[in-house]
Amino acid sequence: MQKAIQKRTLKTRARLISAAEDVIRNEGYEALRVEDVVQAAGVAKGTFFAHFRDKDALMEILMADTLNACLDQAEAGKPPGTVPEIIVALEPVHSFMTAERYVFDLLIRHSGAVAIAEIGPIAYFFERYFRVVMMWLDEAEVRKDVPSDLLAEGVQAFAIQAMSLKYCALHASTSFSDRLKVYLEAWLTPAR
Amino acid sequence: MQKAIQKRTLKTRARLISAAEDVIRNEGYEALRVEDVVQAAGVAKGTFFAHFRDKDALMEILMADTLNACLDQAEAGKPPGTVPEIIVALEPVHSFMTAERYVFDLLIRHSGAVAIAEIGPIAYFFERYFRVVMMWLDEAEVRKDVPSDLLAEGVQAFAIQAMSLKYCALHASTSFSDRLKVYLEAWLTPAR
DNA sequence: ATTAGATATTGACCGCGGTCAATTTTAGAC
DNA sequence: GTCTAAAATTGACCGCGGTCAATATCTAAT
Repeated sequence: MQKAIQKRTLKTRARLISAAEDVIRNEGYEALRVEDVVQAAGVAKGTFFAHFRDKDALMEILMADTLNACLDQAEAGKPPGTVPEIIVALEPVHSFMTAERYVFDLLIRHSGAVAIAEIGPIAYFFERYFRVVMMWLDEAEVRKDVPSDLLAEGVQAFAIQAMSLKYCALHASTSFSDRLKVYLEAWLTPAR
Repeated sequence: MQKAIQKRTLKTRARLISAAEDVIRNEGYEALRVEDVVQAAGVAKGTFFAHFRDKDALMEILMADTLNACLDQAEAGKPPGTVPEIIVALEPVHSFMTAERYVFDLLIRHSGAVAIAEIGPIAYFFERYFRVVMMWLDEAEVRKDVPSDLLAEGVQAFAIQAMSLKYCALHASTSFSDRLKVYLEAWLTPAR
């Protein structure tokens, strides 16, 4: 027995997403209110939750869209082979992630899926980020004493650390890119 | 003109904290409801918010207390000199951090202070964690090509990464300690 | 065209964190 | 003791995410 997915459903969903994008474009992610979205879309509140498990689920979809577009761009160019090149290639991704505190928090909260069945757009994106970086590192001028998947996990860890500290008054003196550069050089090309 | 802090204030605050601890002991952090706490403490809801900026502020105090006690313990023992010893020394801290998903999320959210004036108990704890690890690394058998404060920041980044992945179904096969060990060996004692 | 069962939508309602003007209590000055 | 200004407490109220039984709409079988 197959699902009979109605046209109406797609239309409503599209209007909700479009309305949400409008709000975000004008006021940012944090300011988004479900009531505003449904009003702009011309549907009842309950309809929203028939389409998205909760507010975060919609946020995940919208954010992952943007992030995946950034990664598309990064993958389209020539694979970076050095630390500075890697940082440049990932700059759009990191820039989006740190543009709004609310965004960063939500990304972290959803970066892992609790169950395989629940892998959301954000968890999937982080997996993709990891894979892309790993491919780059396979061919890059970096240490080869540990496997590149480990190196890629480290890049992710350091990127997140650098973003966290960007929001931290105790470490506000150094810029995100500078800090990440120091981290990645020490991680990927150790002098020992 | 100094503040005239009343005895009543201290008493009310103590009762709120004690009531909160009871709830947490019985039902965990996530289940805590402000209404339950004020009822158990026998005060009105508004009183709660006269004592704590918001619910998170109380959580911060309670969690930081526990975490600082763990660090006290870690500092009391002999300073660890190798990766396995460091992992053992930090085990109580990491164990608490990953015991409840809600706790981990809140810790991350408050790990940095937005403004110097707003350094909360959690941000302060992370600073202390960093300093303790740095001291250990100063005397430990680890790489010396980069300063120990950088190494300590890396330890923190990898610990958080390992905790995140613990909650991630995509990486659930490896245990937290095993993963952290792999990370820290690659970070602190690279073969190049 | 009719009908039936699945699917989508509705909006009143709930839970819970947080606010604030009004009220009560406190601690010092006299 | 009395008065007074500051500090603490109160609880009705609000905002907003999320629920669910009732209702409306669609689709396919006949």
